[in-house]
Amino acid sequence: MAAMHDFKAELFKALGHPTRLRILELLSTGEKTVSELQIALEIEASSVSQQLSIMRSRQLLDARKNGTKVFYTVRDPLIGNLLSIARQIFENQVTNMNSMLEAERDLD
Amino acid sequence: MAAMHDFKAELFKALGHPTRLRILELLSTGEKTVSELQIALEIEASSVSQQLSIMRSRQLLDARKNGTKVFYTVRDPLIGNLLSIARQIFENQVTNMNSMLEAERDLD
DNA sequence: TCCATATCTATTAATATTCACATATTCGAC
DNA sequence: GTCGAATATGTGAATATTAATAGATATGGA
Repeated sequence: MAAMHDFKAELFKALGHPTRLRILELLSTGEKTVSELQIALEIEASSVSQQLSIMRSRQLLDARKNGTKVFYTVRDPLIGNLLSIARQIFENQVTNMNSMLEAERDLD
Repeated sequence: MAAMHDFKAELFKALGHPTRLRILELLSTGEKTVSELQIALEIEASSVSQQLSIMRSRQLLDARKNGTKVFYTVRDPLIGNLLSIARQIFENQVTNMNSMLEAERDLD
């Protein structure tokens, strides 16, 4: 089904940016306002908003407005699983590279 | 750690394209040659090669050459987990939308 | 009402990605 | 060696994304 591939592609594209990953990580411990994120990320508030709006449009985040502040949360906890599996894939690659280096050292 | 976010971003970017997702799906049942993929995908052989080379450079795929053919495999089975979690996220969104529609219907 | 704060949106230049097409390369058969 | 098949790489135009800036909107308090 093409729709499924397109959905997944959009989802992964939304995750394909370091700042957005940092935001998701910060939100993994609970909801945060834009300014809290902005201080933690040390980038312009409008840049934070831009990235948030990308993830909102892809349905990754929920926004709750209270007064002048907007609190963001990760909509689906499975997003956290994606991030932790990505970390595991990274660790596997490091492990593989280490084994290759050792195997090479044994040849000397 | 910035390196981790960058790695993950590159990984997710590599997954952020419908054709590449279709390739990974085809490879999930075992290794395939470029021409097998090309026939299944119904796109130019050189386009298949382009997408394969992107995933190879991100370490997602392994290539094994035999004669004039090249057999590709998914390097880390965890990639399959990423895809199936993405599917679950899709299903959750559909479920949510259905509940919202029902809730709205009850108001009429 | 006026002001300051918080957030969002619009714009634009720089950069990256995609897609299609043309050209290379590699290998086996003859 | 030459041919054809399989795969890879190079190129360039169209499109998308990024990042920075400026401007707009909304809210609560003086």
